Amino acid sequence: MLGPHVPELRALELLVVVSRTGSLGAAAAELGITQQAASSRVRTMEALVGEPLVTRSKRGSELTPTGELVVQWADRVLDAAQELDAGITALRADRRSHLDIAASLTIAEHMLPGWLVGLRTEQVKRGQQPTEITMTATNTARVVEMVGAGDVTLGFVEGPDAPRGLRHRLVGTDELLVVVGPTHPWAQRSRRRVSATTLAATPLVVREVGSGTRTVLERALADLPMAAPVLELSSTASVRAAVAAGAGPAAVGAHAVRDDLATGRLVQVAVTGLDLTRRLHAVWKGGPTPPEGPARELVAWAARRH
Amino acid sequence: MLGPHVPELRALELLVVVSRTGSLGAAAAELGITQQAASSRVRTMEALVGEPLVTRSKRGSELTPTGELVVQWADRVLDAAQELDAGITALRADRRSHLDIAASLTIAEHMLPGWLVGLRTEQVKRGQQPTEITMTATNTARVVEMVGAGDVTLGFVEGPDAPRGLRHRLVGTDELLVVVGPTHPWAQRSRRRVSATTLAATPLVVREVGSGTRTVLERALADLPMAAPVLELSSTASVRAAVAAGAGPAAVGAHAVRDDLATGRLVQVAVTGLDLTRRLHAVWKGGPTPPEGPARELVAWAARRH
DNA sequence: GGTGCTCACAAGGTAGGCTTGTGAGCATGT
DNA sequence: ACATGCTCACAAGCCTACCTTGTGAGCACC
Repeated sequence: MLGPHVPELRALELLVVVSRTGSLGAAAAELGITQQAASSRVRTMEALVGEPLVTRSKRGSELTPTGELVVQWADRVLDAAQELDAGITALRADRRSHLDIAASLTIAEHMLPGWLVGLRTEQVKRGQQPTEITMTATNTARVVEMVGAGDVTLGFVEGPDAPRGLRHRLVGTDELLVVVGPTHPWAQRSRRRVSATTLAATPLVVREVGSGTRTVLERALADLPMAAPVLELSSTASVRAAVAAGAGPAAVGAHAVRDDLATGRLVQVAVTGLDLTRRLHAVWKGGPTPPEGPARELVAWAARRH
Repeated sequence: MLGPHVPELRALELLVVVSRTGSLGAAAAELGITQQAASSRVRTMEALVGEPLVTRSKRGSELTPTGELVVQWADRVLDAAQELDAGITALRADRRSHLDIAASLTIAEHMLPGWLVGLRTEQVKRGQQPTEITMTATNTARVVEMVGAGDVTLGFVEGPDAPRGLRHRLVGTDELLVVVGPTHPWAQRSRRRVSATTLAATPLVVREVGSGTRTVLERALADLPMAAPVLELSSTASVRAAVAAGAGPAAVGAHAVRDDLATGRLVQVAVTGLDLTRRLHAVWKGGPTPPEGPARELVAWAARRH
């Protein structure tokens, strides 16, 4: 739960823009509000944090060290918010938009927003008008159907089954990794390998019912007798923290724990007889490459990441 | 810049809690507002997104597929917001708090919030009262001074100079990597190595003046004639996108591009004759281990990540 | 000394978000 | 059959945060 001292997104954005422009007025203009509004808003932020964030002078405003600090933290929040924005924008794009895509849930959840932000950034950098993209998130079968029927120009699906009649290109992989804390018995070098049966019989740290990760895991272990979870948490961050602290093994999306694995905070355990990997493909109808224009650019952008 | 359809942090948090509890009323209670307020807030979020996010029934509310999607995206935003919260909380902690620490800017910016969240999560999980932590962010010399004088119990500084008279422990490394897009000449396997002089003479993609990354880079190249930047951007995400698109080389914090390097979206280039690595140490006065209690726990937590 | 930039203060309007009060639908248990 | 307790929705009213417009003052440059 969020504390009472965290400014809202718009306020954070304002602070970041002030940091970049070096002036309250300029930042206000950029965000389409008046200088007074910006001034007041920064003031209430300072009340929240309890320290001055900007030093005001008669020829501009500079951030205080505290302000710089907050901006750095806010940057990360806004990066994530930008992906959220891209996702929402794609969901609500007017039907006069220029590119219709459909994506499976996993891709829509974890990969697409980043790609959309990337594509948009690239287009803006080239001086182009950003493409309006309409996204439909549904299951893989339905995505293939929609692409086949021409309802959408482009689809993103989970493999490994190559959809018949459609062209495709690999754009990434999605993998659940089984991880444990460094102090867990499974983390011993000699036995970083367990069977699917053992995994299923072990009480795990899991996400709540209904989460994508949980669903994938349960589907993969569906045939085996499963132990009750040791801990059920509501965010990936909590799961990572609990596992690192030794609560038990968990299956987590690979992208979410790359850092933890690199730093040794978490240790990956191979599971024999269990495939938690899925290949992610872009699919389209017609020629050997996606239709020219934004569709092709988006696929190229996505593929570049594998 | 953020679009007009992005809900504020509190609204996102509400949606996530609704997702977890399965009820508007329960979520409202957890956040300390009335059921009616929660209902109204979710309603305005739905207006923002343009689609229903929850299906209301007389015995609970479930998320629609769209709602699930938004929750996944919101999770990431809230993860970052939680680190911001930890940082702000440490900045404004009352002086009756239990642990005083000081940290260099780099550490305060990039590492500490995560550690604080981790420590807090661990304490909550153990049923302990979370430690109130007061943080001072300043330069390395001053941190050492404050630890020596007993102003703070614990310090975090950038090496490699081992501070005299103080005990220390390695808690991580901070490194600027020079990266290029996969199509850049430097990305050729044969020549993923350039000299510091060459780097300095090459127009780079950089962060704005005053950013930490920019400062480190300029200090490291201070003795060499530097070319003007090819592009100056205000967020790490923009820099990554521009470099990936081929705009030119950039120096970026290692933690920020780990994913990109793993996926091949960016390629690392070694720079000879230039050290952009710094070792990060926890420092304290007295015994061979940090003072018992939260200080020791925090160091242990941080050290676990290297 | 004018011009243009900076920010701050003040007054007034709007609206979003909150609360309280009320009611209706559904499930369960007496 | 009916009460209880859960769910959510609607309505009225309040409050506060935020916005705008208008004004003024300090600093720099021409």
